[in-house]
Amino acid sequence: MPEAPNARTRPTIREVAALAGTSLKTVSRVVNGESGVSDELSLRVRSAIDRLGYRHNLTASSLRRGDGKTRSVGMLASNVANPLDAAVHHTIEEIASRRGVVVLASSLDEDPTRERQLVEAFAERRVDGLIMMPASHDHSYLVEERRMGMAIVFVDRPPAFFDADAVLVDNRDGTSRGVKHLMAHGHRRIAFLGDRRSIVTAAERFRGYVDALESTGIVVEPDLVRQDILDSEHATAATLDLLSLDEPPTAIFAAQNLVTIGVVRGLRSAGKHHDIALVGFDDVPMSDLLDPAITVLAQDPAAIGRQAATTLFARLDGDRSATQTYIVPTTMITRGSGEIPPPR
Amino acid sequence: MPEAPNARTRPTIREVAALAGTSLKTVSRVVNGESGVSDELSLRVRSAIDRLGYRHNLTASSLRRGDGKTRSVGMLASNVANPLDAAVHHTIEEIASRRGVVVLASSLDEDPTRERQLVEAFAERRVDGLIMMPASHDHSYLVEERRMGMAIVFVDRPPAFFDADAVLVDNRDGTSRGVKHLMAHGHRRIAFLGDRRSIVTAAERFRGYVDALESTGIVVEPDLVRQDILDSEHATAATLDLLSLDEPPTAIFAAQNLVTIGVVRGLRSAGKHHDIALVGFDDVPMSDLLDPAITVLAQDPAAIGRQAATTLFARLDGDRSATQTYIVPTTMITRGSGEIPPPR
DNA sequence: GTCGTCATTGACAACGTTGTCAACATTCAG
DNA sequence: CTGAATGTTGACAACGTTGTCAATGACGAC
Repeated sequence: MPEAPNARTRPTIREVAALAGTSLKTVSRVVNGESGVSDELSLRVRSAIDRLGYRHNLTASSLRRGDGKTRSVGMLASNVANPLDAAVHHTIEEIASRRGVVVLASSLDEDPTRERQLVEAFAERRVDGLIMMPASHDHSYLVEERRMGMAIVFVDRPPAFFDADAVLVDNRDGTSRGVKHLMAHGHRRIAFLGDRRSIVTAAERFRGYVDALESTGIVVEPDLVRQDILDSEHATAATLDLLSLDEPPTAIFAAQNLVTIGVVRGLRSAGKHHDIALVGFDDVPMSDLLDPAITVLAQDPAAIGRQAATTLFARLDGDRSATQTYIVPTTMITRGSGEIPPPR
Repeated sequence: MPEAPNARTRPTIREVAALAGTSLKTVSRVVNGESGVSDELSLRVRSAIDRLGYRHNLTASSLRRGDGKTRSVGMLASNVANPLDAAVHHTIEEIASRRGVVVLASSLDEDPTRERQLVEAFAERRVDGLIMMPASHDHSYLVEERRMGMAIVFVDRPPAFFDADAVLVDNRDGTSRGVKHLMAHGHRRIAFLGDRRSIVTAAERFRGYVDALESTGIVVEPDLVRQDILDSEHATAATLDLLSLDEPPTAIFAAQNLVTIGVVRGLRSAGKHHDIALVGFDDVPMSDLLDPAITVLAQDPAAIGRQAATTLFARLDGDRSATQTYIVPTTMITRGSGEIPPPR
């Protein structure tokens, strides 16, 4: 019987006070570890607390408290099950818990409406701060929230029409380095497969691709560019399509991890995985065990989470300096697939 | 300047009432969508809410409300960055958000002390329910929490010294099926590599291994059993050690996904990946792209999360029937590594 | 012995909301 | 036209806690 018939309501500070034979205020002082309570009373109160199984009610506490802090922060992830998001979440949650702060985590799944709804849900619960990987493209509505005291840090994607701290990744430069890596191995016909253009990071990565090509005077060939790829299967299809061109690419840049996986499947099924070079953005688990192993631009989720949490808590501690944007660099891990030379 | 000098305190129901020229109670009614407010007043209140940027304060609301519900639940994961946990979290969070409930998520990292601390932190915030993948081995302390009205559902690992709903995986039977699969392909010398024995699921999986061997009259050979493996590197070392035995195993059962990955690395580096069969517990991303692709017993995190969330909310909705244990079956995915025959 | 200082303690109001209940206005049956 | 029934509205207390401030007692200085 999950909820016993003898279900009780939780004891309050008042009952503790009655049992200890003291006043509400004294119990409150003990519970909050304030000084100025005699050892004897403090002991009596503590034993009353144990006897009753009293739990401090933070809901009531934060309502009454001057600062109005709830000791909770919200995280709006793109998808909490995405490995990058989950790793960032883990780091944030660890840093928060060291400060006695809990983390509310939710997924936006690229839905701007959900973003608004969840910000509202978090605001109604009076979270002290918000770490967000936004889905929308206009964040001006957050001005009001922040004026009401909510600290906000953007992660992975920059704020738009809104000035806030941000922890970003060098999407453009990283991609450019990746594409140049392919060019350094002799490639000229390099395809680009990317995520939805509406996602800022995807657009940035495409810019990096263009940068790299233009730096060597190569013209971007529309046939070799496939964007708005939604999933891994779609990427596989696009790869096969690229391979069937009259003049197929000799190398592929895959701008996101699901895309990379799809490309690998495509190259395999065409038996071309040892012939066509591949560099991916985002690390892919187990990719060192594939044949060839995959060269990627790896992100550093722990560093991203740490920077985001540190920045948020600094703001909560009263830091009022100008907002900053932190760029966490990607690292190229060469494993084989990116070092395959072009034919001839 | 992140917190503008014109930082305001949030408007209250009282200010809304003043602007709309009505009473607190009427505003409260409108905010809660209660009936019995004339269209005209309702409209006036709503426009005042918009004008002031009023946000309902759920902290105050749930304090005052009769039911004392906070519309929040806690999830204590083993590690939110673990793919299985993250997928379970995602499902729970989605179901919760459809009910307007937020999810507090934290990682225990196999630390029983953290479990106690986090349960307390959540209790102080008066979460309505708790979904936990426990780290400790005695949950009798939860009796008190539940008596105070907190619904509790265990996931992945069963409660001990405490009667609660649980959503578990068929660790023992799944492992047994996996090992029998290897035996069906002719193997007799099958090694077992497992996680820390102190983790209940790891112990269960070992039992399944013993079950399978005994069902065919094979004696468990201690040399072929390696437990308490902490990480992937450790698993690689254990694999190499097994291969150096006078009579090495012809097949390996890896009882956890990090272990599986370590075993693959070990087999590779010894050049034995096409000679020694391998079946793993837990699916491993990309494992279909390896050569050989890996045969695994895959869990169904979406089903697990769905069952856990459904059960929790049923309890919150008043279901007082006897506690139940749900077993979510694993599925064997044969991909190649598990079908390698023994030599000769 | 008186006074001031300091440490300890408690009475009371307040945080922002909602449950309770009474007051009032309107409608309709008889 | 009366009275009952129905529908709106608001005054007030209360949820469990903490900030404010005053009361008390102990102590030492004069």
